[in-house]
Amino acid sequence: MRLYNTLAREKQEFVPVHPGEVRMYACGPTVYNYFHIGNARPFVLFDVLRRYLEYRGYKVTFVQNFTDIDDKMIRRAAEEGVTVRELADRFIGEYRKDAARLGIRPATHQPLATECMADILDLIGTLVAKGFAYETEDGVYFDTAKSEGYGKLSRFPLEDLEAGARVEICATKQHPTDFAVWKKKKEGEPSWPSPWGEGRPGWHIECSAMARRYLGETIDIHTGGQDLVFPHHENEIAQSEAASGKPFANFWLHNGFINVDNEKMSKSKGNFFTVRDILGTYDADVVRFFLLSSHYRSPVNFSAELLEAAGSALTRIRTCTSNLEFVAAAAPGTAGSEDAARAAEALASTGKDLRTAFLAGMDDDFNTADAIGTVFELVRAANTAAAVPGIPAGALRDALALLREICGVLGVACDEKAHVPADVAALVDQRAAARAAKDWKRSDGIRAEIRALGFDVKDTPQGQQVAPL
RNA sequence: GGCACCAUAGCCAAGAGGUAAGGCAGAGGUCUGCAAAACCUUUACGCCCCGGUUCAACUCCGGGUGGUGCCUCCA
Repeated sequence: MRLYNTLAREKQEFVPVHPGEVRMYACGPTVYNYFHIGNARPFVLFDVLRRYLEYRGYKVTFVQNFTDIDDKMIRRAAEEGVTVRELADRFIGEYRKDAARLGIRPATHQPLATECMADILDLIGTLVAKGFAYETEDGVYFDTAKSEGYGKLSRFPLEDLEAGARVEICATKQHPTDFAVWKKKKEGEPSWPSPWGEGRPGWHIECSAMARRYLGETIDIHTGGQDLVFPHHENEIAQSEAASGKPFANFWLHNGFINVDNEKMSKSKGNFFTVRDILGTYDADVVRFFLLSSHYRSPVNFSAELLEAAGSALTRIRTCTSNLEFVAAAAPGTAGSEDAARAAEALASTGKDLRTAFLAGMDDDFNTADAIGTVFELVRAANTAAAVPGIPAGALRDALALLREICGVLGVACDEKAHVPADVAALVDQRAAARAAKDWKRSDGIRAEIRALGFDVKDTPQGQQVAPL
């Protein structure tokens, strides 16, 4: 498998540190609000990467943190008149609800910053002891000048960062790019005891500490949005490598943004849509499918039209699975004709090719867009085969199994478990009788009744097929 | 100013030095009592523009143009 590594700015063959095992870390949400569709992209994307690695036989340990203490948390809690803890608990819960609906599997470990204080303090202690961090009146700062290769991920030269007028002037820092690993307590802020006095951790240090705690000093894959490359990931590298003297992460993967009218969606711009709101209108699987239908590093626009299109596309897949299921149920065990035998063979052969194509697509920087293309090719092949009279059930079931297998890796539900209520079933039976009597008027009338109950009925060579509207 | 990325049909979107996947929408057709679904055909002699390398480039190189992002909290 090849993955685009931001550190190298090219695709590289992925080789884990420990054979057969992958340790990956993803920066999780700061839990001060519902997350928006832009935040959802990496959650969904890297969930698929994890599923694919598992599908390929790796044992994956995946860590995603919750940032439950920082400036935004403090500010929002004050606005809402709740404690930071209460705010965090609430939105961790909300995160879990939305994530579950999007089919995002919980990470192996989901640590909270405030529950890893010992690890954080230990790491800061190491940095101070090794001379990589210094204490000032308002905190403990990482000394970027002492960090060899600082800027290697973002490729920002240190001098340019200094020259840029954007770096906040802070009298207590020795160097403009230095950053806080510990912030001393200000009035009214939550705090924890430390050798440098009461205070709270800086943002970057928590990820370094958690990754080290759960995954060790060198991890295989670290993921996040492109906007985290600098300064967040750059700083994580600096801290972790200063402390351990070893490479922090071998692969850095960064997803592109979701845009609205070609502009980055962000909380500060206010042009965002929360997942919670979107799920009020659209099926969660449609949202997930939409996110997977372009390559993870590309920017993608968000609009209702695009979600509609994704919905139609997903429906095509679902219609296929339910048709296969339906036709297979009535299909013979062995081919009913020469043509049927040939069709079965062709489908099996196409399926084999498409599985190979799926793997090739995913192996190439986990190209989900390409992989989805193979899904539709399989859909067409299966639909074609299903229309051949006498096609053996086994051939259809094999295609269905492959479809489910691929959709399973993508985490997209291709089966809609439609439960047909008794009243609808009774109407379907009545309609069958009307049709047998060629009473079309009555047949159409019953179909309208069934529609009114939220179900659609199709007439097929195998009889009536019922599905939710 | 520094550093990156992107530019493919009406829309979305893969892709590769050897002649453009797939989806949505549209058109025509087959099937059907009707409908739905499905299937078939059809929609880029061309992949922003100009040069160059090559037997061959949309795919590589150079230069433009346009757009986006990061450099500040941010997926």
